Amino acid sequence: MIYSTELLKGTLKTIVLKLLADNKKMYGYEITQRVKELTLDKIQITEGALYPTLHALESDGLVTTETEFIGKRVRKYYSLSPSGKNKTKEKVSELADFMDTMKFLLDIKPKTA
Amino acid sequence: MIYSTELLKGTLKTIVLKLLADNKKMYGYEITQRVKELTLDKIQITEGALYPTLHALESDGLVTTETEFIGKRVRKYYSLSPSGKNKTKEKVSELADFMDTMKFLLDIKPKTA
DNA sequence: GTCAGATACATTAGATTCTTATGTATCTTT
DNA sequence: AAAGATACATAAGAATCTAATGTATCTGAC
Repeated sequence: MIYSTELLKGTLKTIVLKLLADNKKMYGYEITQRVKELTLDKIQITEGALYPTLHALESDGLVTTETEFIGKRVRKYYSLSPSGKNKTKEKVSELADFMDTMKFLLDIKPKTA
Repeated sequence: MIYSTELLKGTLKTIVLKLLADNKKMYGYEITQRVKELTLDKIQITEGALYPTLHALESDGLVTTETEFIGKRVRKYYSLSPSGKNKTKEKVSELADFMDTMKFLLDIKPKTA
C-alpha cells in the first residue's frame, strides 16, 4: 500500500525535523532514501516537496547548512539549530497527540442506533 | 492544545465517513459539534471545510442526503451509500496503517551517532 | 419584546502544501 | 557509450484547508 498523497500533508516538516534530530546531519537525497527505506516504500518523499521544505526550515532558522563536495558534485548537509531542536520536540509531540486523538475518533461507537 | 491546521488536511474526509458509519445519519452542524465534543475542542471543523467536503462526498456517490424541516429551518441529513461504506473501511484502515508507520518513524533511533 | 448567541445552511478569496514535470550535472556500472 | 543512480533545484497546477462573509431561523435572558 502506498498512502494516498493527502495523508502526508502536514507531516513532512515533522518527519524531516525528527530525522535530523536523530542523525545530526543529513542531505536531501539521503532523507528521501531513508524515509523510503524505513517505511518499506510506503512513504516516498518527492523532491518537489522536500527541497522547498528544507529551504523553508532554513529561512525559519530551524536548520543550518554546510556544503560539501563529493568529487565535483555538491552535497548540502542540513543540521538542526537550537531553536530547531525545540521545534522538533513541539512538532513531534503535537503529531503524537494528534494521532492519539484520531485513533480515539476512529474507534468511537455509535451514539444513535 | 489546538492542532496546527495542516495536520487535519487529508483526514477530514475520513473523519466524516467514520462518523456517518457509526451514526447512520447526521447533518453538517451536528458533525462539527460532535467532533468538537469528542476531541475536547482539539479538533474544530470549520464550516468552510466541512460543507465542500460533504458536497464532494455526495457527488462521488459516497453519501445520500435527505432534507428535513425543523420548523422553518432546513436540516440536511447525510447517510452512507453502499459504496460509501466500503470507502469508509478503506480510508479508516489506510489512516490507521499510516499512523502506525508514522509512530514508527517518529520513534526511530539514530543511525549515525 | 428585543437582542445576543446558537443553530444551520452556503460560497468565495486567499494561503499552504503537495504532485508532476522539467532542468542541470555528475558518478557508476555494464 | 549509455542507462540508471546520485544530487541539487524550480515552476505550474491541483487539492484542501482557513477566514471572511452572507442568509435565515430559533431560543433564552433581561
